[in-house]
Amino acid sequence: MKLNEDIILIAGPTASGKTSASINLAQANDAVIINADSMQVYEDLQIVSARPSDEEASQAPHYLFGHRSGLEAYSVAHWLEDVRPLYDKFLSENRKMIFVGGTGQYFNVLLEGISPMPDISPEVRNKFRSMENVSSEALHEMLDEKAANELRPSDRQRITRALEVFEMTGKSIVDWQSEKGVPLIPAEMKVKKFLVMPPRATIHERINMRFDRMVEEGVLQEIEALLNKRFSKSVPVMKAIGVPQLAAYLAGEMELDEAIEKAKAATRQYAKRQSTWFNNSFGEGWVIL
RNA sequence: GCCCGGGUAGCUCAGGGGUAGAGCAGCGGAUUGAAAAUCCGCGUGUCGGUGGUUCGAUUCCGCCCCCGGGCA
Repeated sequence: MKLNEDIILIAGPTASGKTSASINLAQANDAVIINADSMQVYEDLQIVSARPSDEEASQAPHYLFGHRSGLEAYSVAHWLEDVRPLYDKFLSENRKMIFVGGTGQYFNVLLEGISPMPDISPEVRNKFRSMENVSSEALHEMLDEKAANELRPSDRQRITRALEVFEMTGKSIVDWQSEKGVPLIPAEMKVKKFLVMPPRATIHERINMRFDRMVEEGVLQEIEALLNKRFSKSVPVMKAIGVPQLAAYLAGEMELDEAIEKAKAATRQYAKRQSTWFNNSFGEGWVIL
């Protein structure tokens, strides 16, 4: 399919067929493919994150796939920093770009931007993240009033973030967030937006089959290699779907069949959360495939 | 063939004369620097079938079917 737009977005839940769609479109439009998936950026996760294989990646130029070590905690802001120079470069070269992935938040920053916020020093960041023995309710008590009103006492991750922002800046995260960000892709830019959204039952089937294939393709060796790097278990790669389950098997805590079933279930649940995000925020202007 | 045990939600099972409940799975929602994370909400059911007792049966009784185990 030949497209007029310079920017093409392909979003959709996991196992919906985004990868092959992106390659087909890239070939037909002489475009480059840029990753918009939060886990496929990590070099340590090739098979388990369903990152395009080397064979697939050779069929069109791919960017931001497996370019980061799992040692560092990546984030949407880092991703935006990685995207910006590519975006400027290809735009000036008149090269079409295809952003493909399943992370709704990443598409949001492309189209709406993110509120500017200062970096958090490692000391401050570590201060709250290391409070593992403090209950999330107790952490919630430590919040500034505005943040406390916005966040549930059980939402530990957002509470921790709000605490570190306030500690670092003396200003509530709510105030920071009220300042709108600048979209990377300006509103006047012509953008083709595709939402790949097969029926749920089809996705479930594909998820189950794909995970079995991952096992055949050596995902266990990949996880073993990852475990040997001894990253902190709080780092994002260690929480990628499939990693905790297969790690439990490798540690002898679980049968392989059980680990596989749990990983498949976690993937299905993830696909449901993605679908919720896409169905409810990606309505206007998106073409559903 | 006979004797036990069991048939309750998609799965594993609890319950018990007033049309049922847990875990997991599933479904719905939120989402501003960890987002494949984190958080919130929702039982979705001919209680194997069929007669009977009863005001009322998923529960008690009879028969039948199915699944385990035992004796033959």
